[in-house]
Amino acid sequence: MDVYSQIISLAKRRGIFHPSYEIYGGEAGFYDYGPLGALLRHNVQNLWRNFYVLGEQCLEISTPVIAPYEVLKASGHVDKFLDVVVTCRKCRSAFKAEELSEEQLQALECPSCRGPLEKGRMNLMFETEIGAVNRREAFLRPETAQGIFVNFPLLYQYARRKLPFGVVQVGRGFRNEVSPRQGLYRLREFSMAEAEIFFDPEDKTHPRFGEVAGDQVNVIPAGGEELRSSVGRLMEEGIINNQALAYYLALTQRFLLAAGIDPAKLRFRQHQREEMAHYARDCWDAEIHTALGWIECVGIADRTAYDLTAHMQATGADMTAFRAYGEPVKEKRRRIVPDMAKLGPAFKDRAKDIVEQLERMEPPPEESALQVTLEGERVMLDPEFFEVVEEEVTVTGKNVIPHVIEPSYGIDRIIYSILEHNYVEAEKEGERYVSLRLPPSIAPVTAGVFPLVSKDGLPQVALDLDRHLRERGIMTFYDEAGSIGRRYARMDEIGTPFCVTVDHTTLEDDTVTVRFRDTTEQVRVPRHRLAAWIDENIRPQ
RNA sequence: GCGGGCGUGAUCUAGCGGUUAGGAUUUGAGCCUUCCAAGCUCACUGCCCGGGUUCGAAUCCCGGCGCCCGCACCA
Repeated sequence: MDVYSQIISLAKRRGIFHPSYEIYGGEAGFYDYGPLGALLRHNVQNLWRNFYVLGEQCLEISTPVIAPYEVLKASGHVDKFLDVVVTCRKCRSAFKAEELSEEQLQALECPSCRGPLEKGRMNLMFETEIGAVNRREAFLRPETAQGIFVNFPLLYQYARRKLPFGVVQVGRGFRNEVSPRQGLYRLREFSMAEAEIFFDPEDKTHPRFGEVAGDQVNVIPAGGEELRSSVGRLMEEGIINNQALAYYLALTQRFLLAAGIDPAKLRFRQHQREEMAHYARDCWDAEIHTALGWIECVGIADRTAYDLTAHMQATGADMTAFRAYGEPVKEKRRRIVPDMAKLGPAFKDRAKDIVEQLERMEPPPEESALQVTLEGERVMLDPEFFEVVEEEVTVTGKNVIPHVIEPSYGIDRIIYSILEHNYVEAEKEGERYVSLRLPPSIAPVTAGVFPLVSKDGLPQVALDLDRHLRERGIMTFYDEAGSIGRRYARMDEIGTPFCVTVDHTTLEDDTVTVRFRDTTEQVRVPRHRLAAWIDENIRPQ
């Protein structure tokens, strides 16, 4: 059996993940996480939070999965988040538009039977409705990002009106894929962790870039060959467009390596212009090599001001940030000042309309008549009704729509990759022996706790110890069934890094053995020190 | 969606028109057991769903659902 099948089989057998609704025949594109999988995913997401919320000081929020029509209309998803599907009316073959050549599309002729082709589009969003009586159209969100963008004004305020700042959300996204496949790779409901970092559009530098500049990464620039270099160098050579993108490339690599991804099987590929999502100007994917080939697990996109501008236009909400100049600047300004004493008597109730129009106009270079529109009629307004004044104002800064750098992580794909990269098969007395060499911090169970034999009072001591560890926040698994070797094997297969055994020596000197998953080595640790010892050994070295 | 392959206990599989669907692993109970899947006894769990052909279907045919491979795409 190939690695992929081994993992799928192991995942199902040991409660990591399996297809949803199986007793009803299954539903493609949906997967359940079992007891161990839920723990594993929790740990992976927590590790991610360690990077983004603790490390980067991003603000974590949580917004609804259901979004009203207008939100996703404004964001462009209603119109652009489509797959163009071409079907033949005669032989009923269906193609994605990208598969066909220009000529075939022009001719609208089926490549297999020459029948007439029909162009159709399919939106990838799940539709739903809000309300019982007045049903309003809505969608399940295709990304968590929009929930962050629509909250920008409040978040900007919360971040004390300073750029850059980041906001993250960990949650579910939904895409009604045409053809879900390959287990956790393409799901219709999936877990994502997204960060939206708001930068001044003219300053995409990162204050801590220096810390990562030396990190070596594998990259494939658009239209170029794969190469390995430091992110600092890639920046200097212009291969990566700005520091912010480069920084998050490096940070993403650090996160993935901490999660147990094999560095040799990780690369960053820049999107070609035509494969970019509708909202992105530049995008780098972190791709991980697995039995399924290179799979995209993280997208790091420069969304520019696209989303904030869209929501600002749709709602009129202020999505700008204030950029203070170093020194206040004195600016000369010319302004039209209406003369109300004359406008009022002359135009009566239409005077207000004229004033509003004048406010939006460019001041004329000299005293001359201005054209206004009154009830659909063009009227020339003599210079006597207004004055053009020149004034000096002090400008302390200006309002800009921030640019967004978005690292977006597909948690399920990453979890599959972690399992595959840490799956180790060995021979043990002619039998296949499986270990998952997960980093201790993400392993679903941290410590197995066993009595060496189930007599002589050892189980009671071990049970007490198990309880003690759990009270200290350590996920344990107590087991007294079968030989000690079998119990170690059970723990190795689910990636438990440490096994603690209570033996007869424990009764004499109050120490226990701790056995390491990857080396099977053992050390004796005083029982009262054990929780602290485990905490210290969980940390990545 | 298209083409090809495949659906048998939790997992891996035998069975290819004819008794009560067999094995291995796992799991549970018990015996045994002083550190790496030891042994023994017992036990639980299965032919993806629906229709058809047939005296008789896990097996042949049709449809659905699911999985895998290829074509292709946003995490």
